Amino acid sequence: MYSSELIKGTLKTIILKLLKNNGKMYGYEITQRVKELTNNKIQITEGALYPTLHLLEKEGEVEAETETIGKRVRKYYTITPKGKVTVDLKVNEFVDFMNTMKFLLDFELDVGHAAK
Amino acid sequence: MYSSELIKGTLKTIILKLLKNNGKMYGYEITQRVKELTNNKIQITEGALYPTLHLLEKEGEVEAETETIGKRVRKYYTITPKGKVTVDLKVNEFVDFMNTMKFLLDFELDVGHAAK
DNA sequence: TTGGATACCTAAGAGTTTTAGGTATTTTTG
DNA sequence: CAAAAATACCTAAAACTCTTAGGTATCCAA
Repeated sequence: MYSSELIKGTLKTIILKLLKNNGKMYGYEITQRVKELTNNKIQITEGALYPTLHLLEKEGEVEAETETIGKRVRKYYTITPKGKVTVDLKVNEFVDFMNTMKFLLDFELDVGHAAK
Repeated sequence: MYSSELIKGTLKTIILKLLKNNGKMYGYEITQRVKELTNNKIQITEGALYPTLHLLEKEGEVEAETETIGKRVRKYYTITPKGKVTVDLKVNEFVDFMNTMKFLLDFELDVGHAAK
């Protein structure tokens, strides 16, 4: 149960949105949360996630801070004010794209909220 | 006015859906129709279109036939029965993905149909 | 004690699209 | 009427993003 190559171009948006909603999160946690929220439909691979997080950090959209749990180091990410602006732009752009595709492909979406 | 890299992975779906709805169309016509239907928001580039049409033909999703207008050759494409099955699958997959993203990003969409 | 989950990471490859060309005919416009 | 713009086809290199496939190491449960 995965929705394939459509995810392309939405990864940054998903990460930023999660960070905006949930405060600080670490990489592995993000993959698990997305998996759980989408009932295994979207599975972010670590090979895609970590480079993207590093990029977002370099761009100033998120900030990282490490925390040591036992002997293990966790890297927590927080969204910056710049990131909050970006995420709203990206979500709006996505919604606009959805409406365009809805018209072009002529389909309806669920009214209620539920990731079946 | 374009909605950037989100289009990735939707090109085949858009082409097949247009061919299913409108009968035979030629390449250039497809780019113009999409542009017009989406109010310039989605602009299919020819560098993406032609290779994709050739691929769809090789896969048996569409069939091509040439027609000569004056001294110019036009290549008309028609969707095959196999293509009709494929387009329904692809649109369903896309809608499913949209609903998942709608939940994940928590947004609402327009109720009415209008590519503003 | 060993397998699975947690937790981080990188690099090569694959897939799709953009960019940037090329050719040629037809129509519009100054 | 000449030049520009639109029509109409095409390909190849580059760019971008993600997957695949590794690597390391800790923690917990069977």
